[in-house]
Amino acid sequence: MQSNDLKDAGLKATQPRLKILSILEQNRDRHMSAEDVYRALMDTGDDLGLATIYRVLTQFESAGLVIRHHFADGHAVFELDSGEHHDHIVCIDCGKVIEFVDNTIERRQIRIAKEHGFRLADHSLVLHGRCERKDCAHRKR
Amino acid sequence: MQSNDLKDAGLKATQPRLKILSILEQNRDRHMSAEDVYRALMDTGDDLGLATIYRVLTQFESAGLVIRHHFADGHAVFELDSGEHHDHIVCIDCGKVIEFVDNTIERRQIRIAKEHGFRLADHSLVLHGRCERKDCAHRKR
DNA sequence: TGCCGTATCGAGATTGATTCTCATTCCAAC
DNA sequence: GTTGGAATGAGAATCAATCTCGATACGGCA
Repeated sequence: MQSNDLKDAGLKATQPRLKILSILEQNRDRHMSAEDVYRALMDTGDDLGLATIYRVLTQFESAGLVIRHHFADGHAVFELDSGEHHDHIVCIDCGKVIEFVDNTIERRQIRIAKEHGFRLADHSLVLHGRCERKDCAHRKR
Repeated sequence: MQSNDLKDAGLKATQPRLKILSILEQNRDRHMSAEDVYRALMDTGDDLGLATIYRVLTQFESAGLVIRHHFADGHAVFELDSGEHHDHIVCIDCGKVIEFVDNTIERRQIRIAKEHGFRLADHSLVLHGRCERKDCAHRKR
């Protein structure tokens, strides 16, 4: 019962919030924009207001349930927070997302920041490429 | 004479374009939004339309003169393209930007992409932290 | 189980960044 | 200098995201 996830986060377990959470869980292998969530809900016949999607996603972010990213096009996308830091590989054709952690890279980042006199607060590393799906891997453009 | 930079890029050497280019050259140590460029030009008494700034920056991007980034807040900022790939450290307080290249990280990225079946097309790595300036390094929030 | 106060929702207005439109102006080749 | 096509500027339009506010649903309590 995921309503407990919401209560633990200090949020009432309302229908809209449960539905949005459910959509995010069904799409763990990609990151969704507010619009994406909106359309996914339309498709299942759940007619939430777009304002609610934005509001709820922001609440989820504050509550630590989801993480907000800004990938290359500058628009916000969201993913459920697994609790562990990770970086991303995103397929530029199909949008598939893979998460990874590389300790060598993590260590180098801290070191590089220090060498330049910075105290590291956060970082974002996104690799863009084409995944092995036939439609993506063989595409020209 | 920088007007040759423009001609080489296939763009007419007009006053607005020369002025925008000049502002970018005077601010190589930071990345500027269209608004930033607009205000910088106001300050020097050059009154260009905001639409022109946006249009010209996009042209510069297509011509390979500048690179467009979307840092954490999702808004576009621009930097002159030095021709060499590099990653960034950005001060979250003062906005100062430092560029760096780390071959260890570069190699790991290629390898990680391959391990996951991706053909790497591009990547972006941004470290966020506080620089050594007194105002930044000692700030609480 | 039914009621109440408050948190939440939804629709539409609003904002802020960016892009588009189109009449006017500028550039560069003749 | 003239001229045609490219570039500019002002304001309208668009798009993502946020805000407002009256209507509604949640959950503690009788």
